[in-house]
Amino acid sequence: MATLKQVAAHAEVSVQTVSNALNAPHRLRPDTLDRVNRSIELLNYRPNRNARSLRTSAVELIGYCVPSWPNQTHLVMDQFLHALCAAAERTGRHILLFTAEPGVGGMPTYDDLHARRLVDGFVLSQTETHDPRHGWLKEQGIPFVSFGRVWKQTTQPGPWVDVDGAGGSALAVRHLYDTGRRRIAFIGWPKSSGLGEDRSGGWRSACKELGLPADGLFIRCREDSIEEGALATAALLDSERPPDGIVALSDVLALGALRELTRRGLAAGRDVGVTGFDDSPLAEVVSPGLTSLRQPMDQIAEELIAILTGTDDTRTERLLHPELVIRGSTAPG
Amino acid sequence: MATLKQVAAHAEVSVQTVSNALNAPHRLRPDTLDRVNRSIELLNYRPNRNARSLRTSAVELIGYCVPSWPNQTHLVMDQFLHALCAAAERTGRHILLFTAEPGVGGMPTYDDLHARRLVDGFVLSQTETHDPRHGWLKEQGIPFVSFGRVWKQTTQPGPWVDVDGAGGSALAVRHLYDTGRRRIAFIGWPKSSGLGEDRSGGWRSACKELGLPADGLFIRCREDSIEEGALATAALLDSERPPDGIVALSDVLALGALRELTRRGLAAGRDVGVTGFDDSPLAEVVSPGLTSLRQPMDQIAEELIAILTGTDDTRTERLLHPELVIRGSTAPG
DNA sequence: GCGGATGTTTTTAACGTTCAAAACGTCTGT
DNA sequence: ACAGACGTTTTGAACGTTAAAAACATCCGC
Repeated sequence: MATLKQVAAHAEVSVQTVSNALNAPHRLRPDTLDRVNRSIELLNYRPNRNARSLRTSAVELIGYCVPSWPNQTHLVMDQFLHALCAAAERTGRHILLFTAEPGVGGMPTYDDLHARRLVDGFVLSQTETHDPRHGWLKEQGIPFVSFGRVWKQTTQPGPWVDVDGAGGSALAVRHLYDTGRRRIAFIGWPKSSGLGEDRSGGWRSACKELGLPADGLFIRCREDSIEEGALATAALLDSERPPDGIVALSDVLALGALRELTRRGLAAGRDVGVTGFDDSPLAEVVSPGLTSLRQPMDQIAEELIAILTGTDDTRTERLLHPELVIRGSTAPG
Repeated sequence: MATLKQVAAHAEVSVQTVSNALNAPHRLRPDTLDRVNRSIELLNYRPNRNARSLRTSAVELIGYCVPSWPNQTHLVMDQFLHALCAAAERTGRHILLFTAEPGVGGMPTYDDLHARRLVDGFVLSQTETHDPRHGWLKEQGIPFVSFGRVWKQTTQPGPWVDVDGAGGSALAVRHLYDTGRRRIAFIGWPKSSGLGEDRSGGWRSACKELGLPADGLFIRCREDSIEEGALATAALLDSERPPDGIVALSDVLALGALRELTRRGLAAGRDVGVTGFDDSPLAEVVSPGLTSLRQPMDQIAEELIAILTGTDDTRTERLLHPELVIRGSTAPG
């Protein structure tokens, strides 16, 4: 494996000149640059990242803790990871995966990775209400950026990127309204989830704005499963005044809604419009296709990396907007 | 951030002695070791990984290319990644994610990561029939291990770990047999997929062994979707002699089967037993739960890492066995 | 008391890169 | 012809670690 030294010898220049050819080519006389570049190419030289990192004390690696415990089935995690990787690579960086205990118990792991210089900083996701990680990292002076706000805190401990769940629900409600629905229900999660409150809040205010009823049209599920979604839908349909549109907080719950509709001989789209959240692979694979709110993964990843690696201390809070992907489940009745 | 030098000064020994305290403690006199360890603790010293890697030329990072879009099995990718991370960490290593063009077009990326010493080697997954990556890496002398065999080649280019798809299907068939089914169908993929042929082959030979019919009970879907699974199931049920058991090549296809059964007022389990493959999060979340073949992710990851990081050149081919997770979809009729 | 064996610690020299400063060359204006 | 300025290249040192060899200490048997 060729080193700077060998390239230098071959091009008959000093080692530093070769280094400059790569890192500050404008400093070289054009003909020298040419000669050096030819040698680099000929010897197939690639800089040794470890030596570089040792000298500059920047490893160009970003830590990401791979979510462990089975909370809401992370059906879009691979999309996120792919986008994050790609965004990191666009800045010459890479993602280093690791596992850690959830909550504050995992912090020594984060600290260790940073102290041993395996990573420059972290991208946090699966942010929870009162997530203790953010404050801890901030205190230690370890760089990080969060995908998701730490809900219910007035000031956010550190930079974040998030998707406007309220806005997303509102989009869904308006779309259902535009396709003729006038009683639009919401199937959500327990109150403890900040994300859940965000999304349900958007539904509620959109209904108000459009003059639609909300009373008796809001159901909380105990967990994120098809079964729970079906049960909630059944309850809604059995009520005195059943809905003609359903905004579900997740694709999985929406799938439950679709199933219950089918079971009753109703057609999603024609009889009741249904929307999901996250545009998981499932949304595309069911029939009729599930209208769902797609998180702009590429943009999210791009912003996360930009904030984490940027010098710019302004613009460290970014609220992005989901996109409504319309499929058969909301076809006009 | 403390360095060896500072610890050495504090403990009043040479730098090398501190290094030995960490890497070869048996060489130190117990009291010296004690003293050094106290200094290490006191100064909260953590070895700088870059310096170490530069010296030893081993980065303790393993590259894994995050699968990009349309793939059949990415519902269990997060399980796999988590297991892989954990297994790597048990050996003091970590996983570095990257993106690359599929096929041979992505090989320069692999080469580059290795040449720049960002990784020691690679774990390949999403192995395809005639996958060109294996041969290429072998030729370059870049260490790797494959999750999945390169199908239809007599000699495998390099070490691999795989799950016995044929054995898995056979397990499913036998389980359906044990719960009283006697006409067991198979819903599969196009012939081009080695993995598909492996699994369907297992179904066929198990049927033969048990004296069950196979004629007219094998359907190939064009793609891995719920819709296709439902269509295949419809075709089977409409045939002259419909099946009482269905082994689907994937959970998604099995979900299609469940849907079609429900649509016809049949109960999965009671009327027709259905099994899937991979035990994706979906299997648990549908109702009735889907009986499915779980890949032993932890063991797979463990073996992959062991082979990649081991010095042992024997035992570089491991065929593991899936486990049948029994749920409602195969409840005895 | 001395050669040799064994156990512990230090010295020296890298690993491959970049930073900072110095050196060298060439040009400009006076 | 010479100081100064600028552009290009080289020199020397450092980043934090470990391998290998050398040095030192201790103990044993004779």
